[in-house]
This record gives sequence, structure tokens and C-alpha cells, in this order.
Amino acid sequence: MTQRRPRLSAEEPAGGGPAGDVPGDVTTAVERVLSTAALLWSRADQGLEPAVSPIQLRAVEAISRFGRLNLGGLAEELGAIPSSTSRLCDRLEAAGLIVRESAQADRREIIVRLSDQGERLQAELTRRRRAAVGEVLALMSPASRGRLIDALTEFGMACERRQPGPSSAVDFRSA
Amino acid sequence: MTQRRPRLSAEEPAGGGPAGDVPGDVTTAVERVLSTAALLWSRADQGLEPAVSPIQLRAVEAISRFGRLNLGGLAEELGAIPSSTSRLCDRLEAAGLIVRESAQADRREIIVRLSDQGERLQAELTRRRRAAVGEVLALMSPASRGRLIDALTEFGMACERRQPGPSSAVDFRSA
DNA sequence: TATTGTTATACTCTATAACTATA
DNA sequence: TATAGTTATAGAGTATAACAATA
Repeated sequence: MTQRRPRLSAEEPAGGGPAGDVPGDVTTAVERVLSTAALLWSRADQGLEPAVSPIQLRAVEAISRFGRLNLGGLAEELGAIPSSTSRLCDRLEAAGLIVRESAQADRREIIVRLSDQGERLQAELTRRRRAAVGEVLALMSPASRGRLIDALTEFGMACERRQPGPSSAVDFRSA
Repeated sequence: MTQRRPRLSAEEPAGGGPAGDVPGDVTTAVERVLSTAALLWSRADQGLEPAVSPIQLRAVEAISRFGRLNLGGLAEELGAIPSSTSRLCDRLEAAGLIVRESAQADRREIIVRLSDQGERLQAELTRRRRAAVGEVLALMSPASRGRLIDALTEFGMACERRQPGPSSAVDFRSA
């Protein structure tokens, strides 16, 4: 029922112990900010032209990160299986967002890349997200921004120390 | 094609101007941390028992936030229309996660609430998310945590100053 | 008549299984 | 035989439109 997702480690640590000696207030505050930030991030695709479903947008972003990749690679990146991905590519191709071409080296492989229209869509999405984040940052004083960047850097390093992600470029899917 | 979502303001500001005078590095760094944090958050539903699709999980969370609400309210909360939500509730009810009962005050309304099993699922999800955030925080020194909490509080306030969300309890949908 | 929710229909998205083409 | 991708089929999730029940 649930969608497949890339496994990182052999066993899930999620069911593990409590938060150790970290005060609950801190955890709650971090959770709240994560939610707010996700809201901010996810709304950047509102009103994109042409309107693209969240799933298709995710595929466009994945392809954009790699430039060119084969269908199996895209499937893995999306946490889906090849057959689903093939169908998704059917729709993306019909929408004019991607191009499929067979590889010269191994003619079994299908190389997927963004069309010009796909590139424009991706650029616009990136632009909007940066603008949204920038708007919030602009409301903070330079000193606050400095503290934020330091704190977030530490937090990010701790995240990656705990769990080195496959491709960290996750998109906050739409709320 | 895209899913409907609650509109916050009459006009989208996303297409607006650049990030003002905020250095691009800061914006990029914030983006990167947001992505990492989203990954962390979204993986908390891995291996939940029973396995529930991201969509259904989102509905469970929404219902949990309100305790009881009518179908239209749930639809609005999910950014969907009543007909889709009605179908979703069919599946949630079949899965034993929710209960539908007609309201006494107005017999047109259908009140939706979590079943005991739904409550347990929601509690487990919350527990896992807190554990995941807590694990990362535990890797930071108390001083770092203090700086983080201050910085995130400022950032969160700036977010809400820019755009007061409807229900800020957004879930980072699965990566 | 207006509101609340459901049903009918059609499309996207996904998975499992069977298939084709290439290596 | 093994690998890369597609097609067949089925179910979840969604929207538009038509409908029933209640106010």
C-alpha cells in the first residue's frame, strides 16, 4: 500500500529509544519549526505554469539533479519501481517535460533528460523556493541570520552524522 | 491535475521579487538544511504497523489534531474536495483507523474521528518523529542546542510574520 | 433553495506479474 | 541466462458532475 522508498540501513532505527537527555521543549520547538519551514517550502509550486502534479514535479527535480540518467536510476531515485516509473515517464513525455532516448552504449537502456520546457519549469521552481526562503530571511536582522546559519549548519552536520542520506536533495512534498 | 490546496492570500507572492539583500549563500544553506530535516522527518513513518499510505497517514494526523470534525472540515484541512475525502474515508474506515457517525445537531453532517487503532497509530508516529529529532539533537552539545533553539525560534517567527499559516501542523510528506 | 455528503465516471499514480529486446 | 524497460491488470487517490438527504 505504501510507496517504496530507498532503505538506508539494514534495520530501521526509528523504533529505537527515546530522545536521550534532550529536553522535550527543544524537540517540540524543532518540530514546530520543521513544520513551518515545510509549509513555506512546499507552497513554492503553487501556480506553476503549466500545472504539474507533485509526483511529476519530483521526477523533474530528480532528473534535473542528474542531468541525464536511465529509467532504472530514476526509479531508484524516486523510490519507485521501473514499471511505475515507465508510466510516469509516459505522462511526463506527453506533457512535453522530458525526452526519452535509447543509450548508444547499451541499447537496452533508456536515457531520460529534461526538455527545454522541463528545464524552464525546474528553473522557475528553484527561483520561487529561493525567493520564499529569502523573503523570510529578509525579515531577520543580519545578526539573527548569522546565528541562524551557524545553528543550522550544526544541526545539518548532526543530521548527516546520524544518517548519511543517499541524495540529500529531498523535496518537501506538497502540504 | 495538481491537488487542490488551501489558498492563504488572494495573490501568490511566490512569483515576486528576489531575496532582497540576503546573501545567496545563506539562502542556499538554509535550503540544504531544510532538505535534510525533511528527510529526517519523513522517514519516521517507515515500518509503521500496520503500513498506511502517506495520504491516509496525513488524514489520520489531521483528524488527530481536531479530535472530531465533519467531512467537509477534513476535506478543507487536506486541501481536497469532499468527494475525494469521502472515498478516502471509505478506505480509512475499512482499514479500521477511523469511525464515521452522523451528527446529532445536523443530521446532514458526518463526524469523523479516530478509532482506538487510529489513535495508537498516531501516537506511534509522534513517538517516532520525536525520537528521530531527539537523536539528532542528542548529537549536539547543550550549547549548540541552545543556539539552535534560539535561531529556529527567530526563523519560525519570521516565517509566521510573513505568512500566518492556517494549521501549521504540516507533515513533511514522504521523500 | 442551500448545504452536506455520497455516487458515477475518468484520470493519475502505484505495484505485481508477464512480456520484449538486448547483452 | 541476466538485465533494462514495457505492457497488462488491479487498486489507491483525485477531480468534475450528478445525485440524495436534510435544513
